[in-house]
This record gives sequence, C-alpha cells and structure tokens, in this order.
Amino acid sequence: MPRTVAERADVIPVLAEIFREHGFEGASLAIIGERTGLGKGSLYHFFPGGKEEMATVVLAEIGAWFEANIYRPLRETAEPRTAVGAMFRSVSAYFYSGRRICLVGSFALDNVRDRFADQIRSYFTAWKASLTDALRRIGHNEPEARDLAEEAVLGIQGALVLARALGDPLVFERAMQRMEQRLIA
Amino acid sequence: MPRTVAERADVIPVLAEIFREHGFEGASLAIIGERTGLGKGSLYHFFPGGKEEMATVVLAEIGAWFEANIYRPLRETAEPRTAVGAMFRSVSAYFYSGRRICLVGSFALDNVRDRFADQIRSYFTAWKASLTDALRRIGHNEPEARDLAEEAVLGIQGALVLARALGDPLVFERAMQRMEQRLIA
DNA sequence: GTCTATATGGAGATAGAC
DNA sequence: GTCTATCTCCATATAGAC
Repeated sequence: MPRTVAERADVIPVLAEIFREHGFEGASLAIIGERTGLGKGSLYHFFPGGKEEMATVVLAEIGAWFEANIYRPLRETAEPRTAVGAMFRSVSAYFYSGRRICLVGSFALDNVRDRFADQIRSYFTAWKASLTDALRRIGHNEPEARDLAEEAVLGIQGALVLARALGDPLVFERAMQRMEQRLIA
Repeated sequence: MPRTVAERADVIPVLAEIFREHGFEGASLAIIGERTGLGKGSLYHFFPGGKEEMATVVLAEIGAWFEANIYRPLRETAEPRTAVGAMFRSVSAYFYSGRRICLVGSFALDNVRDRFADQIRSYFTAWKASLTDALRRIGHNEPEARDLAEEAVLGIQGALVLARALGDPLVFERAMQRMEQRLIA
C-alpha cells in the first residue's frame, strides 16, 4: 500500500540537496528513493524524464529563487548600496557560510555541463547583469561596474571551492567581507 | 598480440586530461582504454588499484608539477615581484587561458571529494602558503599577505568556474589581470 | 605487458498490479 | 500515486592465455 501521498513540489528541495551532495551521476535512484521516501514508481510518475528532468526542474527552481531573492532586489531596490549588502547576506545564508556548495557551479565543472549548459549560463549571466546594474546605480562607471560584478560573482564561486577544499567555512566568510567592502566602498 | 609497449609514466598525463574532461565517475574504463590505447589488462597491470589509484597518481603528479613550477619559485626566487608575475603567466598557460579546468578544484566539489581529501587540501594549502611568502617579501604585512594570497587562489578557481559556465575564456584572462595588479601594486 | 573473455554488481528505466 | 518485479545495459574488476 502507498506510504503517503506526496506532492511533486515537496520533492524538489530534497532533490536539490541530494544533487549538491552527490553530484548528478552520484545521485543514484536508490539514494533518491531513500531520501525522498518515494519508490521508483512515484519518482517516474512525477518526473517521466527521469534524472535528467529532475535536474532540469531543480535548476529551474534555483534560478527562480535567485531571480526573486537576489537579482530582482539588485535591480529594483531604491537604495542600491543596501541591495548589494543584502545580496551578500542572502548568499551567505543560502550557502550556509560556505558549508554548502553551489549546484550550478558544480555542474559547470562536471561531466554533465553540456546537458545543462543553457541553465548554467543563464544563472551566471543574470547574476552578473543585475549586480552590474546595482553597481552602476551606486556610482561606478559602466566598465568598472562590469568588472566589479564579474569579480564578485566569480569570487563567490571560488570561495565555495576553496572553503570546501580546505574544510574551512571561514575562508568563505572572509571572502564575502572583502568583496562587500570593495563593492560598496 | 600487444599493440605497443607502454610505460606507466606516459599514461599519466592522458589520464589527467580524461579526468578533467569527464570527472572521476564519468571517466569510464572504456574511455580510458580508448584514449590511452591500452586494454584493461595493461591498465590493471599499471594500476592494480584501479581507477582510484589512477586518480591518486594523477593528483600526485599535479601536486609535484605545481610544487616545481609554481610554489618553489614563489618561495625561492630572489625577486618576489617577478615570481608573482611568473605565477600568473604559468597558471594562465597551464589552464589554457580558462579553457581547461582545475582537476583539483573540480574534485573538491565532486562526489569523490572525501576519497581524495588529503591531496586536495595539500594542493591549496601549499599554494596559499607559498604565495603568502612571496607577498610577504614584496612588502605586504603578514595578515595583508595572507588575505591577498587567499583571495588570489580562490579567484583563480572562481575564474575557471565562471569561464567554463559562460564558455568565455576572456572571463579568466580578465580575472588574472585584475589579481596581478592588486598583488603587485 | 597485452589481450580477450568473463564475473558480478548496480545503474536507469519500464510494466503492470493495486 | 505508489508499489514490486523485471529488463537491459554498462560499470569495475578479474582470470588466464599469449
């Protein structure tokens, strides 16, 4: 008999976490079944396209979350200096101060990069663009704003790599501090 | 009959490139056999420990290369300003201006991170330490040197992630320029 | 040292009962 | 919607001839 009646939406955050921890190929259906509490039947009922569809949906949800919580505020908040500070706080919370990796960044380095190339590119393009916009409004000129935005976006990814490699979240926190200083000063 | 008589040392750079392109799990023995021109028999003759041993050996060779070509020059070159400039040129060449990813960084984000944790940590620890040393000798005070070194090491990793995600090597080249400026100025 | 053949396991995915 | 049983494929690894 059925364990419980699940909703597809409830499963997505769990999938995201599994992909972060195990990568795309490492996230076996066995693990996914265990963590979601769903059998293969239910999984394929929700995601007829299998793992590939699961990852696509997860990436879409991540993109939507960043759009709502990071990119839009950067573009639309009246006080851009505040918005940039808020971005660093949101990012720090989102990545658990460097204890959690960026799924999009890890996919970019992974074997699966080509399969999800469009979603990966959009994520970073939108981030760069919205941050550039805020920096422009803070008072930086156009090329300077673009440079600083690129540096910050890449710095966040690098901080996640290094913090994970060294097993030291402080690496991430220090990088956030430095970048915020540089952008807002 | 045997195809050719190979040496283990010749195989290692090929393995490194395969792991970079496909990741650890994605690098199947089929691919490895194809690219090295070796059958499974030869592969297991050279690496009785299988793929895990292959990756360990590859990481060791990468570590040795960086020690000889990056870390030692940073520590020992009489003119540290020159050494830092040389580091950026070597790194840029090594990563093909951002077209090639860092195997160690990609492993750090991957499912296999725990299996190779020691080698991953050493790679970044040694890089940070040797760069800090050079910056110290350039004239930065201790905490400043440490901060700048950490920022540069992490910036290189982030630049590789973003360049790959956007399919744009210029992202990498710009990041190298900015960092060199900041470190040497 | 290299090859081919094979063992064995686990992967993703499907079928159909309930 | 959920389950179990099953299919097929390809993974790593081994054995033993040459």
